[in-house]
Amino acid sequence: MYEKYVKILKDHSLKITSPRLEILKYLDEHHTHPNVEEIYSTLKKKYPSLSRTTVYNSLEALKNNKIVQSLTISGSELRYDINEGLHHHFICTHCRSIFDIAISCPNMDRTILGGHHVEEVQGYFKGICKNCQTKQKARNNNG
Amino acid sequence: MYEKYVKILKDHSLKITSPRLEILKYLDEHHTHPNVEEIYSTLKKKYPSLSRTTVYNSLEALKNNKIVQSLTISGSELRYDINEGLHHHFICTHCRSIFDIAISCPNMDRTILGGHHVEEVQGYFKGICKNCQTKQKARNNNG
DNA sequence: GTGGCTGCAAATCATTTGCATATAC
DNA sequence: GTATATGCAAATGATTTGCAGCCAC
Repeated sequence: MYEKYVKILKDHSLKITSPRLEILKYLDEHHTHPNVEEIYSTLKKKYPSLSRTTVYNSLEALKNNKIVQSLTISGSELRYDINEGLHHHFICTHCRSIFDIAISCPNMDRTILGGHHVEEVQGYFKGICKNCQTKQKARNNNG
Repeated sequence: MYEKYVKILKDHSLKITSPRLEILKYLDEHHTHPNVEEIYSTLKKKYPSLSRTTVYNSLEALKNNKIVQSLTISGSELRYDINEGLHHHFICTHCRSIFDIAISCPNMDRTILGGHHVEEVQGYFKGICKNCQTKQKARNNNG
């Protein structure tokens, strides 16, 4: 059950600890771009001794090893995502949900831009998501 | 001297106040993507009664009117930029400077992506800037 | 056995809120 | 005159820090 996550940690020479396994599993199973609070409060139920500090520390270690990435798209807090190939993100300014955006942009893939050496790229899109648009239309039709 | 900024505020039906004029002028004259603290501490010298809250409030008003945009690229705090045509941003993970990136990406200009309605796009690039690379090389040659 | 990790409490930093006063229109 | 903006102090929220004890290797 945890072999997959043990392997990922081993491959990066990270020590195998329960918090790291649980957090990695959580991010692998929930592609909802959770923040620290969501990860912490969910895992705390299964694993009552878990501390918020450890969630921060573990995410930091995973991030330094490029296993996860952090997103600043929400503005107020960091959100986390398993690092599975380059994709961009859309945030709904109404419901705050974050969606993966699978478009590519050749101009953005360059490793040199204006003389600067690029190591990471993040495309952030903001607007109203599909779901909220549908709800809005339904409300308008009923009102 | 301030006519330009008075006009911008008037055009958006915003009240003409000293903090707003000063902040707008500052952002227009300093394309350094400053954070609230930089704007506040600089303007406080000329204008000692200025409060941090007013800087926050004024930036919020300017942002709601699309006169400025806020960037989350630095992670820990918001940075501000006069809204002059779509461009992207590069942050140096070494010196934390932010640079404008003038590339365009046709795929990113769509107003509909995955069914979502896009109102704003921001491309963030991270890496080592030109200046820091030069310094690094100089250090290596001397060491 | 030991260095790194965990978990607690306290500290810090950016931002927001409540409210009284001041000012643009 | 009135609605809105300013500015202060206190509150909040996310994250970081210091440190003691624990555990993976």
